[in-house]
Amino acid sequence: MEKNLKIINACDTNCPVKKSLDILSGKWTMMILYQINTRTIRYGELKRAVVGISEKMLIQELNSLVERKLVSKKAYPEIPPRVEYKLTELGVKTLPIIDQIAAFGLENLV
Amino acid sequence: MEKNLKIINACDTNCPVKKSLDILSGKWTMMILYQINTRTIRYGELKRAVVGISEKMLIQELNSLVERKLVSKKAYPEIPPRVEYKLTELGVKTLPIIDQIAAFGLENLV
DNA sequence: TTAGGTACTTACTAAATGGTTAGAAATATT
DNA sequence: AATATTTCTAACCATTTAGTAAGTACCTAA
Repeated sequence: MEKNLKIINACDTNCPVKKSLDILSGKWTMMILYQINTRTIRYGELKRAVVGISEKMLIQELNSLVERKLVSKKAYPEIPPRVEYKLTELGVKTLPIIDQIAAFGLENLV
Repeated sequence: MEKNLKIINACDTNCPVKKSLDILSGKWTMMILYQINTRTIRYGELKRAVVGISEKMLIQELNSLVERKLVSKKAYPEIPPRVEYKLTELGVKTLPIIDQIAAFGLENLV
């Protein structure tokens, strides 16, 4: 028995919680995933749904989410422009997390 | 039908996701909850378990978690000091969230 | 010709967060 | 007498993140 066997699941670089948070942290990230959810949604709708977010932050988050493969983006070559976002297969897998977070808020935070 | 009936669960101040994140966001918060989990743990153990955290951040987070009623603290009047932390009833209710986050990391992030 | 709609971009500023270092307190051990 | 132990505090600085405000592009309708 080594003395450090006590720490079985220490949070180092391999910690699954840390890895998930690398992707999911950020003031707006989970709220955006929550709003996209199972639907296809346009940029403007999302902007109205995520009350208080600035255009800069919304675009920045969306680009980042697309880069991280949680969200996919489809732009139609129209004027005025039309861009649709939806969750990827990987993004859909975050929904159980979001559901738990929403449930916790509903049940415990007034 | 009003035109804004479309936005049924908009993320404004009453959004349960937003409310939960107010409490749970922060670089170290969920990792600390993950490490405390169902056990009673001393400050020093926690420091070793959450690899990379500074003493300042750990104490700051713990104080904040105690204030938010997610963690309870018991200090023994001994020298050298001994302080134990564990999750409150409310804190335990965050574990399903943490479990989902850990599962997501394990299954999807290398 | 002017205004409106949609999806962005850019430059700048402000605020929140995190890190480093040093130290304090009280006792036991060397 | 000096050192170690354990938990925690304070001052200061650096970095990261978020917010503000303005502008761009292109076409349509008034």
